[in-house]
Amino acid sequence: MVIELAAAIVGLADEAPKILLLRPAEGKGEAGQPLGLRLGLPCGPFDPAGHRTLEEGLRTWVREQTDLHLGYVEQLYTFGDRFRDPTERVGGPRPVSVGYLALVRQTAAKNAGRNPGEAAWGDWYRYFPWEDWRDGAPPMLDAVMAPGLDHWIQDAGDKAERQRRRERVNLAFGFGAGAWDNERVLDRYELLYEAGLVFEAAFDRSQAADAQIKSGAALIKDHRRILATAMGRLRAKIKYRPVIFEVMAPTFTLLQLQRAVEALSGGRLHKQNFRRLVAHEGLVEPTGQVSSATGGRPAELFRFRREVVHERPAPGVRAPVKVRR
Amino acid sequence: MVIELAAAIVGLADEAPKILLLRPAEGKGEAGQPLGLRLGLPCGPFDPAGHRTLEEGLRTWVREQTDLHLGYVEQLYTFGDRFRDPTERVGGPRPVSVGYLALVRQTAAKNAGRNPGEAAWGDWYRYFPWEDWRDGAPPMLDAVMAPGLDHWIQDAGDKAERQRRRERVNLAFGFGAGAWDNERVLDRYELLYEAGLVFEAAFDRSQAADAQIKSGAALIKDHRRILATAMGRLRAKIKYRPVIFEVMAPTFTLLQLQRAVEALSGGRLHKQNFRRLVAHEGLVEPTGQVSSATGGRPAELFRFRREVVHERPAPGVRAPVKVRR
DNA sequence: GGCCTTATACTTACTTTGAGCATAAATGAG
DNA sequence: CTCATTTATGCTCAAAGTAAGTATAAGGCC
Repeated sequence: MVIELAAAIVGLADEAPKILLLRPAEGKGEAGQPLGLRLGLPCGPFDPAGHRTLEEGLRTWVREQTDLHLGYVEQLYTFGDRFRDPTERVGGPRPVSVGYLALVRQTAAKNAGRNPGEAAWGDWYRYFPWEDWRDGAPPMLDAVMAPGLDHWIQDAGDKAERQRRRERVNLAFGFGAGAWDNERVLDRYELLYEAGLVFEAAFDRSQAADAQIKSGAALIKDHRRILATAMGRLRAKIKYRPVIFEVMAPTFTLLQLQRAVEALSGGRLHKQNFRRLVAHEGLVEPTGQVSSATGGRPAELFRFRREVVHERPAPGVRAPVKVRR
Repeated sequence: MVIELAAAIVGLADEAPKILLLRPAEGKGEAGQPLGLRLGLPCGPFDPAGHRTLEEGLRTWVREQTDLHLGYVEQLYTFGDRFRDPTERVGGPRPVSVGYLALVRQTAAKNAGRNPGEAAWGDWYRYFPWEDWRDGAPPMLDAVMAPGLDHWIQDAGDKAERQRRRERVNLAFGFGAGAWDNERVLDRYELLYEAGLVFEAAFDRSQAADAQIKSGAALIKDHRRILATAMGRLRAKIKYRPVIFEVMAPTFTLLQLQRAVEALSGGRLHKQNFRRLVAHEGLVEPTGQVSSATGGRPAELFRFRREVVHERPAPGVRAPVKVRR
């Protein structure tokens, strides 16, 4: 059995979260893959003889494919369900894939790659447009998702199943009494997948272009699912581990830090409270330098205070993410 | 390549957390396995042809081996490092194992099994005696762990490595300025493993019996590592998901609930604040019945309020776990 | 200088938390 | 029967933390 290792490598260019993608060499799969199904995460098979650990295997593949030496790496989940990959054939081989989240600092602002084998950064909200609430609720939610999901609910066989679907949808999307939870990225993606509202699940490829536009760009195999897992995990982890500093430059202004958290979390933070929080938690310390590239009053430059991990059990950016409907 | 699925099945008998273990049929491995290395978690290889999903594979194996139909199941981690299993041979096959956490309600208080193939419940603190702080700091920490770890720190080649080891130990065990973090179960186990302080890592088997007594009982393969992962995850999850109710009877008194959380978390809670918390979070609702088996004033019986998952984003028992040195 | 922008300090009302006191309702010993 | 003991449960109080502002500072640009 083949175990595939795949990495969701996340970085930040200004206020846009980026994800490293590459166009696998053509010819191996079907030639004329439909629109959008050409990009994927860096990945490769685990080699028990060559790789001392799973993580080392992943690092090796990423290095070979992208020239990137990863720093922060974290295992996410192991996917083994049948037919995750829409192109899987009945009786065909079944890949099991182990997904990883990696965080990197430098994000050359190259656009998604043109040439086969070339790695390039893509905006992760291109693949999950409904997850970006920084400017209020994405209109597509009410315009596209809600009706689509509603149709799927009504489509259920019996009443109990309808009820079950409705509950799941309400929980994941916060449609009923509940609120939008920015961590439930995977729940939402899986619902959209089941409801046939994402490209990967649209078996009728004539409708695919339509779904493509409406529900974000697709990725090959189950890579969008892995990306959803990575997003959810990262959004959760920001709150109780100082992972945000893995994507920040060594020194930064507090607004830059805030924008970084907002970009990954997909919501807005209260500025004054945010700075009180990071100062009070001891997450950062002033460097003494100032940056005058702010457009207004110059801002003090801060750096991450590493000692914080020894002082408190779960240091992170606890600031509540605000999403406005 | 073989993917092994293994389940840490956790239940509760009164105030003792229990883990389901079985004695694999003899004769397959070496016959005269050393003391303590005979019990292991329910497990079996993933079969891509027969199992629709990894989780289904796991459920099937558990059902076959223990007659247990699992309810709550959660994937933990996929382990693929070389030589996790102390009996692995150079050039031999390398198993990759996917660990799961399962929670069950009924815990027949059978002791760890006598007969091959028979499943039985064992106290999980038998395998991690240093993790139970309910009656204050376990004496073995200062008596055995601290000196052993110190020796390992001094054993490092150069100064930088010594420093690194010291930091890791202080972080995981809260020896320096830091405090004991009840979630870092895996960190601690891995340090003890690296330092040769657990049976599994003791290559010289003459010292093994000694290590056995000092540092808890061992399990076959890397099952103790999987158990450590399960403990850490469960202790974390109790705080933000209502998983505790997966191990509770349908109705319970608040003290029973508190004791359950304490048993799994390994520390004590403040009684009055605990009840205020669970009531205020809307986690439970009164049934109207009372239980007079308390030994004092009869206590009201409560049940889990399922609606809570729709009301708040992360409902769980947020009560701070107190550990006293 | 006046006006734009962003940075940063401080206020205020409100909520949550940690700790403990006080009372209620059972049991069992004498 | 009374009282000591045990567990349950209600309540207070101070300290800390939080959400949402107002106010002021310090740059650039016209």
